Amino acid sequence: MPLYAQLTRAIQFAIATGRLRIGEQLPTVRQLAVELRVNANTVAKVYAELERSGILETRRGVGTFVSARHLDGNHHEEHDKHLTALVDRFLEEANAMGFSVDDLLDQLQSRRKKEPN
Amino acid sequence: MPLYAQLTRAIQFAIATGRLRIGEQLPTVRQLAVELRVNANTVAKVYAELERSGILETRRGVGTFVSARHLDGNHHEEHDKHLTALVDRFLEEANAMGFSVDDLLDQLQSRRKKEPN
DNA sequence: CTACTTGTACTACCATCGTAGTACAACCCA
DNA sequence: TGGGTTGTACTACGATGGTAGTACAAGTAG
Repeated sequence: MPLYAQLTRAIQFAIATGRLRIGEQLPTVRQLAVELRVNANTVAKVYAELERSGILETRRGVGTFVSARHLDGNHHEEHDKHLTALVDRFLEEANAMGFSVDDLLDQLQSRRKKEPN
Repeated sequence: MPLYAQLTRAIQFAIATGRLRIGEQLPTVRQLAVELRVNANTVAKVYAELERSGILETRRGVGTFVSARHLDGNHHEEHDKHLTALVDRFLEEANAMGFSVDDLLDQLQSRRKKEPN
């Protein structure tokens, strides 16, 4: 998996689990770039994309911060859209493999016991 | 989505839904290549991969056929492995987006009513 | 054996994508 | 205003992946 995708995920996950809180500042693009031994642009792209998604806010000369917007009603809607989109893809693939929705449900329910999220 | 992936899916789907039955012959690589305006190699790759998966059988000078092996116990196991792998990926992505297993279950259950597969 | 069919190996081209390098623009602060 | 932050635009390189072209191998059928 490409670096930028890993990083994107990590940040999203950190926010989703509360390890990064609203208003909190993220590392500078250069800081993080050095730390991860990656080009600054790679980090910048991630920050920019997450800003387009409304998850981050960035101010030049200052830094990048976790936005508050993803608590709005708007964002709940978008979030749900992402979920339905994800499920759509998932169903399509499973369908192509000949699995029914029930098969998937069974699988997921057996996971529910093991991985409490 | 790349051509080869589309084709792979289409064939898998056709078999899963019974539109292609066991023992039935598929079009020649060249036939299908012409029909789809695609290089013969592309079709060949798909056939070869599906053979490695055990769902096709190919005999030189004769053609390619739907294998009977995917009714074996072995294949049920492999099939299930694919399913768990798919669910794994799915859960990982959803998790990164901050969705719980229950969220996914809710989504899927609401789909179950709409798309009877 | 020969002609014809089938699938296959090998190669090369082209597009796309991910990343790095460098230079630039906006902004803060003393 | 000037030096030091911050993020950003542009470019280019390397790798990968997908497809096509051509030539080959294995098998069938007359």
